[in-house]
Amino acid sequence: MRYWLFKSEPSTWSWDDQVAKGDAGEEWDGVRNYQARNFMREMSLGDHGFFYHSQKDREIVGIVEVCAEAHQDSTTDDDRWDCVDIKAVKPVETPVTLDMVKADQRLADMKLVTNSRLSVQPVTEDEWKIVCEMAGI
DNA sequence: GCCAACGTTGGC
DNA sequence: GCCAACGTTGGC
Repeated sequence: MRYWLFKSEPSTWSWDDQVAKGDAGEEWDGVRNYQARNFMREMSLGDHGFFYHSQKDREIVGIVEVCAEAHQDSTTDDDRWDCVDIKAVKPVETPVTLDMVKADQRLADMKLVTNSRLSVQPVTEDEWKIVCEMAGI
């Protein structure tokens, strides 16, 4: 099992939107960045990820699960772009803000901190555990 | 709303 | 293949 982080602007696609899709899940489409796409290609069914709200909120708000491995992004005919499907697993007890992540030295290497523009990123097992603890999970 | 950082595009 | 120009993202 590997761990990831999915970033979204809540005004475009929020945690609530994701939860509304239930177990059917939803394509994580629209990614037009090779690094992010490559990470999605590495994902396996059942991998878990954090759902992060960028922009105004800047906090991790929920846990998601990969429910379909990488396939053609249905929003484009360009076969360079693949995406996975994810479904909401559960919300966090306490949102973990970007400030909280930055304040914890153990999380200093998270892509969220070092490469803020990357919209799909890998999370190490250690980082996963630490953030889950902070989130009250 | 601004701007820095980054990725992509296209001319040479 | 290099690099300048441009567009986009996201933190502040």
